[in-house]
Amino acid sequence: MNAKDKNSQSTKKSANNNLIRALRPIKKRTRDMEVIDALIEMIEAAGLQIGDRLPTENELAKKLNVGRSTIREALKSWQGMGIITRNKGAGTILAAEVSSNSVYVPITLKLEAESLLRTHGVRSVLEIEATRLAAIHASEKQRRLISARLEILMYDYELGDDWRAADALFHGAINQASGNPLFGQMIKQLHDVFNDIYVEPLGEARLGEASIPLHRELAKYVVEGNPNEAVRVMKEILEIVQIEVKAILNER
Amino acid sequence: MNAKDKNSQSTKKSANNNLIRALRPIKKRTRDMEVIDALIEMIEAAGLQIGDRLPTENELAKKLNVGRSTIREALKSWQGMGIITRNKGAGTILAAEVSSNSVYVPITLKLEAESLLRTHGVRSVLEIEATRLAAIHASEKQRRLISARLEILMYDYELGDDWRAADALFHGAINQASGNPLFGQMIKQLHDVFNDIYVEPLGEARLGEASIPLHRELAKYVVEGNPNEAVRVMKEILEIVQIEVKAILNER
DNA sequence: TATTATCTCATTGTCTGACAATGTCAAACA
DNA sequence: TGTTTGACATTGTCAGACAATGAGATAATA
Repeated sequence: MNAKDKNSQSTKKSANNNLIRALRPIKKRTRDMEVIDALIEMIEAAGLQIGDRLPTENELAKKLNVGRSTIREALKSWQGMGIITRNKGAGTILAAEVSSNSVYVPITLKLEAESLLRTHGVRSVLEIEATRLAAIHASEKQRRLISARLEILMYDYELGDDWRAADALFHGAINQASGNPLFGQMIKQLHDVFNDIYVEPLGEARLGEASIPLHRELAKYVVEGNPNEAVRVMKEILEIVQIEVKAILNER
Repeated sequence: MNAKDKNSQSTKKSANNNLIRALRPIKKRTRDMEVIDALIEMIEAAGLQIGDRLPTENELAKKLNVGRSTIREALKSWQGMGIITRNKGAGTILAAEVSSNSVYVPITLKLEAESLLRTHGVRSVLEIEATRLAAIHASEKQRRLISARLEILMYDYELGDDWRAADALFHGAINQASGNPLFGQMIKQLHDVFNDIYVEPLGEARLGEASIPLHRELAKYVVEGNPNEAVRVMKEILEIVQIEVKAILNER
């Protein structure tokens, strides 16, 4: 539909189209957008960090000279985007970094078995690339962090403890070492969604347990800067998880 | 911090930990979550499509027996996630598909020059993989769609018209043919963000114009099911864009 | 008749004030 | 010292009012 419109339009009046193209959409400014802007300014000025508490609704309303409901609606939209969490009786706390030039990308997924494989498919691609980049770009400090996190992971694993938190931290270190924070962000979100979908029908589980021993090898190649081998091992790890997921889906 | 907590906890009382692990987080149910659920149910039952209008706030409030402000806050969080758009005087319209088992993943990006390269980096990985999958899995119908979209794109391009909409549709067809809708979704979002960041300081522009002729080759390989060559061409296309972006960033 | 200006009305946006529900923290207590 | 209790602060919900705006109907005009 869009393409057709564009076509007929441009073939008819190409000169006019050039004028049109120069126009930029006018931003609609409602009251609570200004509230949001003021909040961002305040958060930046006060240097609030993730986990810090925001002023109460009444304080904000009084200070900004708007009704509390307006404040509430502005905060609600932030809540919808996952930027803040609010607790009755407690307060509102910052849950994500904000800055005057942040953009929020909402993605919707269906919560169903198929999505497990799909999120895993996308996550795999990102994680493989992040691993490759990490093996190339990791700084000395980052290499040490990866090694340290590996030891914690193996420690938990060999003791039979719950190694998932350590696993997340280990991979987080690798993704961070990729030099592009977007990889880490998106992978984390996909990972969370993956777990949400998984936990819902099946309860918690330790997916990919069989792949943990491979992590030692993965860390080794990343740290010594061998991207090809690192990617090979990472692919193996991801494949193990994929096979387990498929097996579980087939059981049902 | 998390890891340490887990560690000390589990080394101390591993048996207890097993009990803990069996617990599932209790869902907090606030009023407006129930409103959301009711809305989803209503939308599914009524078969509302994207672009359709929702009932008015007053109707919803009366029907669900809650205050209008509660409805408004629930809708506001949906608005924050991009599921609906609202217009004073007009009404509320559905802007994205909803279903009872959707999950919404918000990702935040910083709107700055560096982000251009970062979003492009992530998008490249996804787009390359989507191309590879499309070359392998595309159905006959999807191949025809890709060919058709290519013709529209080349038509616009050779006439000197604005080919960007056609370009988006062409790549959309490829991403859809990958068989994993998540690729298309994420690529589209990243693409939008990329444009937002780009347009903000520089006004509109046709990035990657030099890569358009390559698209004919890309379509050919995808349609004839040659993943390796398709990926090679796709990489070339993406590299052209990347070089242009870098050149623009250096100018400033 | 066709086009433009105006008006009305429905709908969302904002404000105020009130009460409910709940987490936090300090004081009282064992 | 550790536990329980209760006051208080904070978010959640409700109701009612008016403002601002967009859309469609109606009237005026060429």
